[in-house]
Amino acid sequence: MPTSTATNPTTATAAAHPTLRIYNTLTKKKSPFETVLPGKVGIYLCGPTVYAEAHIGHMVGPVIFDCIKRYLTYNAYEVNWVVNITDVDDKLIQKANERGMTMLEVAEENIADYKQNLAALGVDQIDHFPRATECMGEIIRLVESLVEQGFAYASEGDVYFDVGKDREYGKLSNRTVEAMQGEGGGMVERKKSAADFALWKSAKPDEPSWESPWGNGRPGWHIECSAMAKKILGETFDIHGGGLDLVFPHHENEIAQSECCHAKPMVKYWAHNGLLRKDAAAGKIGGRGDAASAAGDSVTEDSGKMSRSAGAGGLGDLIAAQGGERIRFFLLRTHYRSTVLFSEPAIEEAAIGLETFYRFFKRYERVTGSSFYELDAPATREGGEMEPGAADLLAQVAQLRKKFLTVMDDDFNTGGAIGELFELVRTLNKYCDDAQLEVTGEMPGQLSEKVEPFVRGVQALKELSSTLGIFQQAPAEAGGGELLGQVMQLVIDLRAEARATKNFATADAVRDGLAPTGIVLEDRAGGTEWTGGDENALDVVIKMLIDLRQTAREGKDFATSDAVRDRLQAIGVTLEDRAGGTEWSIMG
RNA sequence: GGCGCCGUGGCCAAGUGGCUAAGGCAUCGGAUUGCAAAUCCGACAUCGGCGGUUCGAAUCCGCCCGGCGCCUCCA
Repeated sequence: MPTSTATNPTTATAAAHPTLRIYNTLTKKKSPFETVLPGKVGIYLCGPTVYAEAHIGHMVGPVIFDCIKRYLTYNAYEVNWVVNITDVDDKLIQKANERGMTMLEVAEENIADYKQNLAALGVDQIDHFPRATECMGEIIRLVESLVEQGFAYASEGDVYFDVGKDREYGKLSNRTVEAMQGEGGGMVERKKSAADFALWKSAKPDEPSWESPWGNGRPGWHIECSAMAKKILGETFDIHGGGLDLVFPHHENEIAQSECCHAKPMVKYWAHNGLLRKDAAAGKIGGRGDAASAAGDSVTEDSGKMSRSAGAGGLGDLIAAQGGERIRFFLLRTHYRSTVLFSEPAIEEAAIGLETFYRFFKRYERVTGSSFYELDAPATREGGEMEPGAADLLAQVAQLRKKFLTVMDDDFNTGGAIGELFELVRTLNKYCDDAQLEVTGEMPGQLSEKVEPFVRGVQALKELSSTLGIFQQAPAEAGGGELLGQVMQLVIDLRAEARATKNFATADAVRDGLAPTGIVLEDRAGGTEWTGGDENALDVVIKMLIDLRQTAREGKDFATSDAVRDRLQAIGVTLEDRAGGTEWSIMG
C-alpha cells in the first residue's frame, strides 16, 4: 500500500510560490503552489480519444491549461506540458470497421482535426502529444509490475486491477468500493469484484493487438495515461488536469494504478475544469422576463450536458463563424472550475466586449503609428514590475496590474483578470482623452512626453493579456472584399466634400444610407474611418450612391452626379441609366 | 440510493468573514460631436428563502425551495 499522497507527500518539494495558490480536487481546497522540483512544472492534461472530430467541450481544458502554462512561465517556471492522445479503444475499432479504414487512419484524421482546432483557439503551448500506441512497451511494463506486486491479476487473457488491494481506492472521487453499485461494465465473470477494471484486454479476432505476457491484446482505458505520464513526467509530477467528468472512473483508476505501482504520490495537484452545458436559448435561462415571448415556437432544443453522445459537434463551423479568439475569450470569462452555459448568442455577447479592446488597439496605432501587436512587452512578472511613484497614469496602471496578478494568483481566476483588463483599457482611454493624444497640432516634443507613459501603460496591457494568450495577433478582418473598401473610400471622399461645404443634408443621407448594412462611419481628427458591413453591403452602398446621384441630377447638380459616375468608373463599377432606373455592374 | 456542485442587478459574471458587492452586455442621464460613432463621467443589485454562529456574513453552520453533475463512454 502506498503512503498517503494527499496529506503526507513523501517527495521532496521546492519552496512554495509566495502568492500563487491552486485548487486541488484531491484535498478539495486551495493550497500554495509548490513544485516537485525547484523552478520546474510538469503538467499532464487528459486529451481526447480520437474516434471522432473534436467538439467545443474538448477545448475547455486545453484553453485554460494553455493559460496556466503561460502564467507559470510568466512566473519564471520552466513548464513541460503533456497532452495525451488515446488512439486505441473500442470506439476507434468500431469506427474503423464502419468506415472501412484502419484504426490508425481514423486516429490520424481526428488528430489532425484536433490540432487544427487547438491552433485556431491559440493553444500553442503544448510540449508533447504522446500516443497510446507509441507507448505500448511502457504500458505493458506497468501492468506487469502491478501483477508482480499483487495489485493486479490475469484472467483469461485479460488483466484486471484488484481494487480490493488498494486501501486508498476512491480517495479522489470520494467513494468507497462498497458504495459502488455499478456492475463494472461487463466481464463480471472474469473479475474478482465488479469494481475491478481492465488493465489489459485480450484481443478478439481481427482486432488491432499487441503481444504481451498475457497473449495478444490491447490496453484498458486508464492505463495508458499512467504509463505516458510516467514516461514523460516521471513517477510524481505537479499538475494533472482534465474535465470534471474524468474524476471517476478515469482519474481514480489512474491514481490507483500509478500509486500502487510506485508507492509514491502520482501528482501534487489535481486540477479539473468544469464542463460546458449546451443551451439553445442561453441568456434566457431562469429568465422570467421574456419567457412568454416568441410563443408558437414551441420547439425546445434539448439543453443539458454536452458530449459526443449528445450530438455536440460542428466545432470547425463554430470557429469559422465566430473566430478562435472570441471563443477563447468567452471561455476565459468564466472561472475554469465553473459550468459554462454555452451558445453562440452568448459568444456574440462576449464578443461585443472584445471589440472594446480592438478599438483601443486601433487608437494606439493612431497615436503611435505602430501596431499593438508589434509592441514589445515584459515577458516575466519580475520584468514587468513598475516603478512606484512614476507618473500618475503609471501609478494607476501599476495598481491594476497588481490586481490582475492577485486574482490570477488565486487559482487562475481568468474571469476576474479580464475584468481588470477592461479597467486598464478604460484608464488608458481616459488618459488619451485627457492628454489629447489624438489632437493634431501639438508640439511634437510635448506630445512625445505625454505618449511615453501611455506606451508604457499599453505595454502592461500587452504583458498581462499575453498570460491569457489573447491579443497575440490581429483577428482576421471580416472585410467585404477589396471593392467594398474602394467604394467606401469614394463614399467617404464624397461625404467629406459635402461636409466641407456644410452640406450636412447630404452627409447625413450618406450615414443613414449606410446604416442598414451595419457600416458605421467614425469621424476623427485624422479623417473618417468605417467599420462593419454585412454581406449585402456592397450592393446597398452602390445603390445609395445611385440614389445620391439621382438626387443631385434632380437638383441640376451635374458636377456631383458626374463625379459619382466617374469615380465609380475609375474603380471598375459601371452605371447604366435605363428607363426603370439605374443599374450597376462590375467591369470584367 | 450514494457522492458532489450551483443559485449575486434585466442578462452574463468576479468576489467565499470586515473598505462604498469587480467587470462585461443592455438601459437611462451628461460631456464630447454639425449629426453620429468611439471615448469619458454618472445612474442602476444587499447577494434563492428562513433560522443560527459572529462585534461583523453574499462569504461559516442548519433546514427549505429551485437548477445541475457524477455513480455507464465522455474534455
